Amino acid sequence: MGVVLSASYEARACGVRTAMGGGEARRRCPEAVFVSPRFDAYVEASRAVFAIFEGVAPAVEALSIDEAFLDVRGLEHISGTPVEIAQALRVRVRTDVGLPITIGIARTKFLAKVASRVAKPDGLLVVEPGEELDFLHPLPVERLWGVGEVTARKLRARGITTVGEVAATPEAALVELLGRASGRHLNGLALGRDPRPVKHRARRRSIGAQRALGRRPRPPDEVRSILIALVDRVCRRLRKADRLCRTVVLRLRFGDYERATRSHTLARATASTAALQGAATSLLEAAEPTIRHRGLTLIGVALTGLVDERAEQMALPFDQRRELDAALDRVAERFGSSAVTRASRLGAGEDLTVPLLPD
DNA sequence: TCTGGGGTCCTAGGACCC
DNA sequence: TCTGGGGTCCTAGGACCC
Repeated sequence: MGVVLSASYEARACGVRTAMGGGEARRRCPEAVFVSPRFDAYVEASRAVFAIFEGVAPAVEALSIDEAFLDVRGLEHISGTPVEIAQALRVRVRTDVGLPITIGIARTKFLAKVASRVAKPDGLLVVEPGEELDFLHPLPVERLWGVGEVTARKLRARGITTVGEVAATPEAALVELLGRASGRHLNGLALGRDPRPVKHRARRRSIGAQRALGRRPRPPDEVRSILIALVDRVCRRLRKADRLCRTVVLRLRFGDYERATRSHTLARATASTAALQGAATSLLEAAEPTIRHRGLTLIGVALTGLVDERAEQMALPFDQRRELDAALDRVAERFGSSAVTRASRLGAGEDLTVPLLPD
């Protein structure tokens, strides 16, 4: 039957959770209705909703297929206050797309995200600047963005169970416990600090595909052809995005559900299916003894080290290519991805004096 | 009944270069 | 011959998110 991809609020009330096995879900909620996923429909609905967002806010950062940050600063005289904008968005998405949405409004991304989670389903919650810490501090540590099972366990072992207790813990102690980046990050979030800007149409940094194999042993030839098909799929997506990749990552999960990755970085970035299939199958061959020994339950491939195709065509040295790619990322952030294509054409020597304008 | 598929970011060690 | 610092890149792994 597979696993639960998503559950209605009624099913959640019975204890059904995402990624739970289908059998367990049925046991907990015998009256539940099980439906197969329709990804095309989700993508279509997502596009429609994001098109509405794009029409309202100058900066829209997609967080996933069904979540986004909108920076609505400076729109008071055009579209109204954040609350008015949010109310209008909820009405518009419901009437045009037929879906309820939940909105959290706050001064930072993190606070807005927590607010929307608290307001779910079909709600609207504002965290005013003066109320931020009162809102945040009673929440359990798991609500902090970046605190999952492992980090929550570490914090709880130190007697830190609420966001307020994280805020009361010196940054140095958090850094010692969780590492430099996580420690600083969590300390900031717990104090209501989150300087991350809303990144307009951030560009993807990796493209991947994977397939669960179940517990049944698979002959090496079958594994190999599954991998080749996966690489073919991601290569199509890579080319469709006009990008090239330099690093191929092979993802494995073994019989005991331990995971491993193997990677290889090519001398040149490419979108050639043959080249990437060659790299991926070499990685697989090198891993075959381990696979024979431990069994394989999942195989996947990820392409990383993505660069803009046109930047690569200019045959710049690697460090300059990266510099250019970073510059194009900044262009994408400000003007959207179509501006990137134009910018890289200009950068390829066509005419650098043409002004770069948003669409 | 064992666990989907798509991502992001961080860390650490070793190789290599200046 | 020995010693040192600083930086980048690659590989592998880990945690986390939806």
